[in-house]
Amino acid sequence: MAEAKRTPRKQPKQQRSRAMVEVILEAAARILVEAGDSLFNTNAVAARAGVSVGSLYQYFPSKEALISELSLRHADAMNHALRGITGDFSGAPLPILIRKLIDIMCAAHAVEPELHMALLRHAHRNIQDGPTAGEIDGQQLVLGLLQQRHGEVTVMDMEEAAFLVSTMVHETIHATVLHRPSMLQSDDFGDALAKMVLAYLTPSQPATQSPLVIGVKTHRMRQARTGR
Amino acid sequence: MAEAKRTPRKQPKQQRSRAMVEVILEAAARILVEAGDSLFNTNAVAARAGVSVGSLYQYFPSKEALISELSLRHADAMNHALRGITGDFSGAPLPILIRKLIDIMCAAHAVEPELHMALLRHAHRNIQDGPTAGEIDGQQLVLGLLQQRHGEVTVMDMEEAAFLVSTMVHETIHATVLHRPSMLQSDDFGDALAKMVLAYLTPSQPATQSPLVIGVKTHRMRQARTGR
DNA sequence: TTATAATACGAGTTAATATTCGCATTTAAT
DNA sequence: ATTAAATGCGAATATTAACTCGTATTATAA
Repeated sequence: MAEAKRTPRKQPKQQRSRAMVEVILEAAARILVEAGDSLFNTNAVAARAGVSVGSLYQYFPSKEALISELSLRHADAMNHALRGITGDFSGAPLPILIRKLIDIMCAAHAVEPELHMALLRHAHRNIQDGPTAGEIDGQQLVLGLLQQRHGEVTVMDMEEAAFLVSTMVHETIHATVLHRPSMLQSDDFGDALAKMVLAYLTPSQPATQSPLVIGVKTHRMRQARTGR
Repeated sequence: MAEAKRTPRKQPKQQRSRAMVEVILEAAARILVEAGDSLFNTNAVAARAGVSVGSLYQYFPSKEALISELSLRHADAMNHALRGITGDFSGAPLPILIRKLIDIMCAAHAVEPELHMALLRHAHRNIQDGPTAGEIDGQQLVLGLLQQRHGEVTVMDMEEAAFLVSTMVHETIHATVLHRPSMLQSDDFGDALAKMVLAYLTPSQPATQSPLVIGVKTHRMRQARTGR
């Protein structure tokens, strides 16, 4: 463990080096999934990528940088999907929208759960430096949503509510990925989460004034299999 | 990082060594809190405890063992408190009991949050070997509770429900300790959790179990784009 | 073509730190 | 008092792996 860790590193300019960066990230992910944290080190990643350690250090200042980049890409993909949904379902009733968002999150976490677990472990290691950009982004998304629907949600502090809802859903999904991966597939799981979120956000007694949605009899939406 | 790690170590027989074990654990906790993970190593712990590394290794086979022991004691204390409450409130209405249990958990996590954070980080590192004894114990407790109150809870799989509730509450509290420690104190936080748990466990519409299940008006949903 | 910048290499250096082991000291039993 | 077991010590050792640097190769520009 020498010193240094100069954060700014060279940016790949030529096609050759850009490709190498991809190969390196791919190798890093594969090692995390197949070999586990203990075998995850820069030398191993370089070897697995069929590249020299020196080359790796041209573009990644430390091994943490590899994890960061992988996490960033993951979070970006997911937030992008969520924003897509909020757009597509902007006119839908709140319960439907929430259920759909949760569905997307479950699906996103069901893909490559092993990699997800590994990234999670490393993320937790660096918790001291606050929530990640991805997490903040996710909470912002929820906050915007609550503000849009302020007529339907009965909550004092929206910012706090955004944190709570987003944290609750995300962390519960994470723990489930880790300990009960199979549950993630079941609709019951998403239903349960949605029920809880709704109960928190909306009045306990839906007030009989609204003749629509009372007991949504398991309106099963066939979820498009989002496998890779 | 030599080899070995023979898990079984000597048990302290004499008073002297039992005291030393305590001093070592205390030092370990203090280092985790004050110095952080990076300074947490067996040599530092021994030094801080005013003890030799060799002595430390007499009773702890590895540095992980220190963390494990600290975590175990923490979990035990908490589960003990929870069991106490379930006893004291065995006659109380479910909502009251749940609210009280959540209160206890929040309070337990509000004590020494720094240490809690550190233990959490290390726990997440070792997730690969399943849930801890303490977590399992907590879920058992919830399961027992659900079975006792089976008349009040409307849930299909009780074992699954115990996992979900216990995980949801615990993980949400954990994340809140890490990112919004102050929220942990507010009643609103506990209220929110309790509301969610109750919504999941009990019928949505307490009174009107009327057969009027109005189909949600068919809602057009566009295909979700999931890949990136 | 040739100059020069970019890229790639990987053995070697260096730091950290987990763990051991032979010896010294204390306690408890007879 | 004698002895054996338990306890304690910490310098020395071993291992791991992060990171560098001098050199070689390849791409681009002139």
